[in-house]
This record gives sequence, structure tokens and C-alpha cells, in this order.
Amino acid sequence: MGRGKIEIKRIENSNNRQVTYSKRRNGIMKKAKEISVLCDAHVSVVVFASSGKMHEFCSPSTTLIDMLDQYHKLSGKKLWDAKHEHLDNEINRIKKENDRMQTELRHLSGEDITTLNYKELMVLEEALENGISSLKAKQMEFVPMMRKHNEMLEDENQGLQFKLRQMHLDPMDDHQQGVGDFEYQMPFAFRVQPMQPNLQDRF
Amino acid sequence: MGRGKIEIKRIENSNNRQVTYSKRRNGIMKKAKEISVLCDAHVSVVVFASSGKMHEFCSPSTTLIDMLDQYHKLSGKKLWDAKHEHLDNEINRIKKENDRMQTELRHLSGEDITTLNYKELMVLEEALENGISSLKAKQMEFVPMMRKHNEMLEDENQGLQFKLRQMHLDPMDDHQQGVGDFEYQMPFAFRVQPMQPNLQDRF
DNA sequence: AGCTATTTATAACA
DNA sequence: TTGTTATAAATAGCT
Repeated sequence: MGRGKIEIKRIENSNNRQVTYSKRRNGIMKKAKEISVLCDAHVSVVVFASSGKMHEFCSPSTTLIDMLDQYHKLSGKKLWDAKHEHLDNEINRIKKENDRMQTELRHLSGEDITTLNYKELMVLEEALENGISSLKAKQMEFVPMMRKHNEMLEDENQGLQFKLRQMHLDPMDDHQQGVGDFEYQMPFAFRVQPMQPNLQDRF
Repeated sequence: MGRGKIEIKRIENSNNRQVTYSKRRNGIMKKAKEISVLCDAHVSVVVFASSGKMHEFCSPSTTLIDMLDQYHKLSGKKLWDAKHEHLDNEINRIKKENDRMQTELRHLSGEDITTLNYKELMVLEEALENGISSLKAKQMEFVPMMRKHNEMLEDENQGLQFKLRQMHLDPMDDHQQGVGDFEYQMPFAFRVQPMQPNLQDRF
């Protein structure tokens, strides 16, 4: 029904395909609406373009959910239950995987290893030692940064000591204010953090 | 499109309505099939006559369930009941937990730790070292067993050597049979396993 | 997005 | 139902 007859097979030209899709989709939706009015029918049409875009029609007298319920009853096909079952299986699968990983994690942190036999312990040991060695390699990257950090701490110490000496020589010079200023000028990251572990001790 | 134009409103004559329903239903199904072939679209059509009879079309590349899944995702409308939603949530929750553990496991085995900062590395190190020390403690339990195992191996060795000496002194005494017997009397676990790593080397 | 020559769908009738 | 046919609608190929 057009300027020329077409075969019913995939339209290769993507532009034509898109245009035809849009026109025929409108056509179907119109027909769906018409039959629902003319014949008192309940109709649901859902179309997904290959692009993924969705269009739907559902006769106004009903809803898609009601129609699916009806479908469920009349066809005997289990839309609901099938979906349900699928989800249940999925959950079981993932939960099993979850348990496996949880056990592995507990073993790696040394818990619950009383149930392991000697061979399993050896595998675990190897894993832990691989982990440790990768970790040590990575930690080495922090050495230069920490060296710099140490140098800054030393400089800061010197500055503080200098201030302190000044205060002792000239105690009437609003010394609290002085120390405060000095600290405020230090970027937070470079200030002395007494509670911080001694990074350099770790190497 | 027929011998006369008709208004789009309920057909009062029930016979005409029935005929029109049947013809137009076929028309829609045909159109649905055509658009799905011509344009690579996924189409689902479900029709209920006022009599309650159902007809459906679903493009062959998919299933109604898949389409409804898609519908669910794209429209955001909830077709599923509360139970399904609950299951969906559960799946998401577990999947998230799963991902977290997977990452943790990868970190513990030294993979993907380039993204970690120093503090995280320290936490990781502590975990690994706890693991190692628990492991070592556990492995100590195997020492007495292995000592016993060694002793048995030594005894077995002596036995075998004795047999061998006998064979040399008295080579005509069906010696193959003799050695075979001796081995059969040894419980499997205590037989010499040449390919087994030397357990005692690990301590 | 419109236009129109054609093809298709279908209303009425058998 | 199913088939036929005159006619209404849909739409393919163009702009």
C-alpha cells in the first residue's frame, strides 16, 4: 500500500526503516484504538524499536496489569510465576557466590581456619604471602612522599623551636598570638599530627 | 475502508461487531508481524474480545516475559507486585555486597591496589598480617602429626630396606610377591608418596 | 514533516 | 464462518 509494493523482509536502508517504523507504528496504534472502540475489545500493544525506544497502547477500559492477569489466567502460561522463579534462582545463585566469598574472606583474615586441612592451609598461605608481597611493592611507592613529609616536619620543628626561643628571650611579646599565627600559616597536611603513626617506622 | 465508511464507535449489531472484530484482529496481528520483520522491532499484541477470548502476537525474536521486563525498566511503571519488587531489591542488595567482597578479595590478593591510598594500604597490611599469624598458629598444630608421619616413613623405609636385603640374600624367593604384600599392608595414607611436597620443609 | 500513486484492509453483502 | 468486491485507509517513495 504505497507507491510500490514491498516485500515483507527487513528494510536494509536504516533511514527508510526508521520512517516506515514510525508510520506503521502509528498505524497499528490507531487500529488498536479502533478495534477496542468498535468491538468492545481490550487491547494492549507494546512495541520496542530496535533502538530500544518503547511505545505502548492499552485500551482505556483496562490496564496492562489487568490484561496480564487475564493473560495469566486464560493462557495458563506463567508470566508472573516464571518471573518469580527466575528471580528466586538468581538470588540463590548470588547468595551461594556470596557465601563462598565470605568464607574465603574469613579464611584470609585468619578466622575459621580450624576446619581447613593442611593442603588448604598451604593454598591460603600462598595467597596471603602473594598479597603481602604485592602490598609491600605498592607501599614502596610511598617512600619518596614520606621522605618529603619528614623533611617538612623537621623544618617545621626548627621553626617552632625558633619561635619558642624568641618567646623565652622576650616573654612580653604577645607570644600566644605569635604561635597561633605560625600554625595557621601551615597547610593542614604538613602540621604535626601527634596521633599519626610514625610512617617511617614501617620501612 | 470498505463498501462504506463507518464511524469509530461501538458497533451495536452484535453479529457485525463479531465479524469486524475477527477481521480487524487478523489485520492487526498481520501488521504487527510485518512491522517486526520490516523494522527489527519487538512487538507484543494482546487482545481480549468482549466475550473474554484472548489472542496474542509476540515477535519471534523475544518473549512476552522479556518484553515486560523491558517495559518495566523503560517505563518505570511497576507491573510486578510487591513480592517481585522485594525480590528485585534483594537481588540488588546482594549484588552490591557481592561486588564489595570481590573488591576486598582482589585487594587481599594484591590485585588492583594501585587505587588505594596509604591509609587503606595500612589497613590491608594489618589484615594480611593477622591472617598470616593466625595461619602460622594453625599450622603449628600439624607439627606433631607430621613428626609422626615422618617416623612412619622412616619405619617403612627400614622395612623396605630389610626386604630388599632379604631379596639379595635369597633371590629365588618369589621376591616380587613379597614386596607387593608389604605395600598392601600399609594404610594408604602412610605409604611413600614420592610426588608429595616435603611437609617438614615448611617448618 | 507533507503529498499522492498505489497497495492493503475491510464493510457490506452473499 | 468464509469469500467477494467496492471502497476507505494505510503507506512507499518522493519532496
